[in-house]
Amino acid sequence: MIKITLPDGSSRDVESGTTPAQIAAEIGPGLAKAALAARIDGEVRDIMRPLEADTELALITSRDEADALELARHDYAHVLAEAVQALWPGTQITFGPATDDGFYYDVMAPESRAPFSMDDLPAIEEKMREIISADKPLIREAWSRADLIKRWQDGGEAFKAEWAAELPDGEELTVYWSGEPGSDGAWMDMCRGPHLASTGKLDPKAFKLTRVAGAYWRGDQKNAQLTRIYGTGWLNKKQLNAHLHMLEEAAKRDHRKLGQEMDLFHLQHEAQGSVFWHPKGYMIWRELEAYMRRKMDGAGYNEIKTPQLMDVRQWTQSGHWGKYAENMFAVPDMVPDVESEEEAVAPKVADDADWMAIKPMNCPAHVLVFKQGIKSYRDLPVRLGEMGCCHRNEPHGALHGLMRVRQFTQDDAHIFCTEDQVVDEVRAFCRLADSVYQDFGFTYHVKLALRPEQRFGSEEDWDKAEQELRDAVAEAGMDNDDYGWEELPGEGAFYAPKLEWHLTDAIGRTWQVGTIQGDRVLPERLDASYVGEDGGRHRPVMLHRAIFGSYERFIGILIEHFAGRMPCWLAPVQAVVATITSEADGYAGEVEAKLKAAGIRVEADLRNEKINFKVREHSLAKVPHLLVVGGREAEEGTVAIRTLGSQGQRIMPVEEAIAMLKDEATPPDLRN
RNA sequence: GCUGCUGUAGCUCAGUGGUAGAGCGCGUCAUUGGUAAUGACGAGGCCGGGAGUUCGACUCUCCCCAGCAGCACCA
Repeated sequence: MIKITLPDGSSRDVESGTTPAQIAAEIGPGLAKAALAARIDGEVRDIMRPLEADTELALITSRDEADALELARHDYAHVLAEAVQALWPGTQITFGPATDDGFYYDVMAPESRAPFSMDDLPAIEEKMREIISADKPLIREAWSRADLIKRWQDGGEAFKAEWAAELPDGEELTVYWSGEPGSDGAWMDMCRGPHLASTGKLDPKAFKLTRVAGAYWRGDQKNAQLTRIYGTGWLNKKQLNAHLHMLEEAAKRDHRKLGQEMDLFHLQHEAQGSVFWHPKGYMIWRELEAYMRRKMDGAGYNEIKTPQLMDVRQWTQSGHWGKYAENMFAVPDMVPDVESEEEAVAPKVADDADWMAIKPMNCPAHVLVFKQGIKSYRDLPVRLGEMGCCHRNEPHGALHGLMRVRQFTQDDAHIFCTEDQVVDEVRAFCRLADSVYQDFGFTYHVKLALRPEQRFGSEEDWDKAEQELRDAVAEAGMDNDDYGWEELPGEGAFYAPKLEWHLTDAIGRTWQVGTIQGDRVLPERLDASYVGEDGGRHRPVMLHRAIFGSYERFIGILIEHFAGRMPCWLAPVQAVVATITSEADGYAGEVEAKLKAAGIRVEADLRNEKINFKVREHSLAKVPHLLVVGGREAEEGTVAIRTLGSQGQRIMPVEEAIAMLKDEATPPDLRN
């Protein structure tokens, strides 16, 4: 007999070999039906897998959403692979895990047919529904490595065979059958599990195959290219629909689409990955920049401006040229030869030309500013800020609208401080970042990215650097679930651990923006020092930090977060005065002038168009306030205000409207 | 960078081996209207770039470039 302890503290004694499903049945028929899997001593396991020792057991039902989703998605992936092989025998299967919103499976089409495409998805979906409807039991079996390899080799499954041969020794190798093992139509995959009890536990209406894409065997570019079939999978149709709706919403908010519609910016291939900001888009930038200047000035930073181009020798010394040269833009330091009559397609570069490189980051330049003159411990902390324009030669395939660009401007700063000041500085930064994100209405998670495998610096330095960041977050009161506090092993930069701020936007997506990193490597490499109390030279710690990350990306996030409807203080045009008939033109001009004098970004729309048309246009342009004026308003000295997102209008005297708009147009940090 | 798809008017897109079309936008004219599209007429295109096949290529083939999706990358 073995002893099973349940979550409510009760326990029962059962025969060894009893399954969680049987225990569920003993507790009640309702639970037996609802139970999807079991948590055994904290580990999720199949509900049909026999128990062999004393354990703590908790049954997982669809109420345990995270676990249930993970199980269902993993099962969908298996059903997907089974369906593909049923439809096209000879297809090789590889891996198929759950993802954040569904699942995928990497497969290789047989030679007899072309790689899978979107056109194949409906047939695969149909077959998957059949498999689900058949309610095939999912049965776990342990196999020997030799049997497994033979099985895969016999089946022509080269990828699986390769993987089976490399699975670590000592791990039990398991397969899952879909259908009674060996029976007609039974299918199997090598898998660690766990799985649901049968395919029928899945909802045939709660998944959808979404796309196909190329992926490499084991994620390595050198390996064979497979076809990855993606699906989104949920526990029920309602969840699926909600998710599909979110995707539609995200497509509507796409900053690239809105950027064009709202005339904010454009990209063109003569300057790929670099943004052409139009007047309206740059107005958002200017407001953000002014805001951030006020914030940083108020927090004791000093703003500087450093060179775009520096001698490659400088980048060699900082270590960037050795490690990141392939992502840097370099230019020869030479006068081009213009003698030639030919058009200078490719200027000749002399063999002995010196090379300069455009900065991919601001830190080395900031160290050089810090190093000017002699710094005393009394001068520290030194906080140097820069709206630093950087260039990184990102791979073509990585570029994406404003989110991933080659030229970007960071709200960058470096804090040079003593060892004793690190925690205080990091804590102050946590508070500063918090106030900024709150001003934009974002919630966020704070994460600590710990030392990566490849890194500079001693273990003691890393221990210390990680602990400092932890302590600072604790002191700021953010090391808890409210702030999504989490530590991410192996995710840090090669020179420092980093705190990361992940914003959650209006439709639930997350974006990593802010960061602070405690760096002891660069001050060493560039020989930065200060004179301590003892009269000796000491290394400052260098904190790299940013709150927006980059203006480009942050504006992209804001556009998507607000779906283009920027809060009034950021809106490029805050109000439009629109006339109903031309007899109100004069009055509209007066109203416009008054609003301008009050500092409101206003335009007058005197076009010979119907008011319906004007309302529609300015609503689509997402102008926060529309001030409609006709004969009545002109006579009474009023305006009829229609606010974006509301249906009706309010008639009020011009002065009142100005006061209201002025208030709304005040940046959040200047209120009260 | 890799794989796949796409590239036609300012925008969104249709189209055919015989040098192109729609809607919106733009211009002109008429219309002066009360809160999400007034009507008529008109002007816009080297059909991404290069090479090839062909009597003839926007259309077929190849190469290049860019965009999109995914992968890889993201100091």
